Amino acid sequence: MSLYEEQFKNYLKNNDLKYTNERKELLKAITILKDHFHVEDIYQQVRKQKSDVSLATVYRTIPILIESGLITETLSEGDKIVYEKIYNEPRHDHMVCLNCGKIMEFSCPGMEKLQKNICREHSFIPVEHRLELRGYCRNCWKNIKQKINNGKYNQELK
Amino acid sequence: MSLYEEQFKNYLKNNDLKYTNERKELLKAITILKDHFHVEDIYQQVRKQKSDVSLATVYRTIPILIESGLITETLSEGDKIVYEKIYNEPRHDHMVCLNCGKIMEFSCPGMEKLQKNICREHSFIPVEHRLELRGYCRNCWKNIKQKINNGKYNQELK
DNA sequence: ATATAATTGAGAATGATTATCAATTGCATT
DNA sequence: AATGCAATTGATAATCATTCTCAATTATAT
Repeated sequence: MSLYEEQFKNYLKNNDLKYTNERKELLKAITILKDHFHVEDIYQQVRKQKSDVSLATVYRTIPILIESGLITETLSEGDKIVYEKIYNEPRHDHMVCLNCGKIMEFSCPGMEKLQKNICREHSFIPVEHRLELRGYCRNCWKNIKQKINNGKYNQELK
Repeated sequence: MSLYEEQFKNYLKNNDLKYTNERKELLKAITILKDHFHVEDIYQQVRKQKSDVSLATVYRTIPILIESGLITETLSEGDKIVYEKIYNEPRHDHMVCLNCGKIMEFSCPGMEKLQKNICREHSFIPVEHRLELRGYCRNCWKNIKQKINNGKYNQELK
């Protein structure tokens, strides 16, 4: 039994929750899914596993996966919420390209120290953080610059 | 005419949009609203101004206010989106109490430098950022600690 | 094996946001 | 000031992710 599964089962037991087949399938699904995923991705993944967990159960299980420390809610791109695995993952933050939507991860140890200091100054007990840099990735920015040079963005840029 | 209004009108003119009464009322509303507000708060504020701007128009106007640089989408607490004014406001970030929901602002110049460096390293052109620290404020943490001492949180804490 | 409380699936309900469309209005042009 | 046209609006219907309901099922302690 993986540590992942171990942690999930412990959490369930400590909270009088049952380790059902559906929850087993959902756990498997998120171990298979990579990087960033949506609710719908989880649902599609369990269907690939030939198990028919209902969408309602997917929604019901997400808070459990979060509270057991396996996944976290990461970015909110417009309407849909993005989740990602956090169990044993090194801490990192995100850059989101406003043009192509690509999500890039980065880590910055210096930032952590600053955040801890700030929390201490405000007597705030941190549990989690979200840092999101929004802008343009290398490729998209290159394209945009070209368009500007061709005079296409003149109106917007005044 | 305030700079705020000036900027809004310029944006409208540059984009072939009209400066209607409804937009005037909405602009007034956000200048009156403080700190962080929801769509519903804007709607309530225009009603206080005795003008009947429809909810549909409030929703329609928000993207314009964002693109003209007057407000920004700040935090996503669960479902509802939180907006705040950014025009001429100094840069700051947020701490959110997971217990009482209180939002506190803080600023940290050191963090900005780090973020700029990271963007440069990744050839990423930043447009905006969001940093959210989630945890417990002084008061709530004090209460939680008391409960723990009284043995109430034992089950959750194992 | 039994009892019991938790869980599930199917579909209805919710609630924030968006789309529709006929009527209205700002504004550039005469 | 009057005209014409495209943008805007309000009312309401539509959408769509998420949550709720409830009868039937299932995991787990005893």
